[in-house]
Amino acid sequence: MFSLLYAMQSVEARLEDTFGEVGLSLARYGVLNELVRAESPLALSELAARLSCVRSNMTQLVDRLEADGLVRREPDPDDRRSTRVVITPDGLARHGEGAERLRQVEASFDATIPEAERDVLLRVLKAF
Amino acid sequence: MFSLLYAMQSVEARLEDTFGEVGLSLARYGVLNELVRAESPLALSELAARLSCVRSNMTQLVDRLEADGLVRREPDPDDRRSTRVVITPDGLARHGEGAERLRQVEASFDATIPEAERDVLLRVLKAF
DNA sequence: CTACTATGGTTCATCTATGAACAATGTTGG
DNA sequence: CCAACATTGTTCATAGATGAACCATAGTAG
Repeated sequence: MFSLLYAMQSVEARLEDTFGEVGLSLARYGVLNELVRAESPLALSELAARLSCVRSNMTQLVDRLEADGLVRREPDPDDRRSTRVVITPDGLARHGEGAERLRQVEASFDATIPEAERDVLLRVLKAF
Repeated sequence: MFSLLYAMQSVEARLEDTFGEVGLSLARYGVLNELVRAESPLALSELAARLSCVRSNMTQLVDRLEADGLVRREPDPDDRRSTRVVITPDGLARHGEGAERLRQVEASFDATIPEAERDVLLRVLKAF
């Protein structure tokens, strides 16, 4: 069990480092990525739901992304409670840089797992 | 790669919940566990090293453990820079409760992994 | 012996995350 | 219609983690 924890910590650290090279983090990239995938603005609640975190966390995360100019808040015309998060051109560019590096890390990660064992591993991990 | 991240998050959440039942957390249990394993007081630096975290983190962690009466700081007679962390009877008891629950979680965790696949899994995970 | 360097612990600023409480707004059952 | 209820985003307190800066103390090279 602790092997799993350790393995994961090492993978996570590698990802944080990688994203750090372009001024991002796992959390920040996650937000940008959801906005890119959705191809449209998303409410804070929606982002929190998609990234499996609480809303107050998203408030702060978006605060920081907004301060960096990667994202913008705009009011939802159809629901005055709601705020939609819009990715800016800068944010889009930054996401691209992050995605590029992510591909590389993922490739090198996959390379360390023998072909034959990938299925077994995937199946076991999915069991959680 | 992300399967690994997700699996780990779920395992970690389970552990946090389990320790939460006895007023502990993964981090707090880790500290108590090192003190129990060492069978002697440990310096803050030593604890930080063994738990792979920075010293400032250990300062805060021990602050909280001390506030809960699970641990005590005492000056090191041989090095006036150093502070040794001593586990209290309360801390020892709490560690026992945590260890008990950890055994259960670990057992149920192991039960979800088919015998035949354990070796493969362990070998691949150790590769990181 | 003194000056330089290394180590130990703390503090502070920051990031990520959670959960409780709250005000503003929406929705719905009588 | 409107009184309960639900949802949205925020704020606050707290936990855990990092890294820089700092002071006190130790160790060491000249």
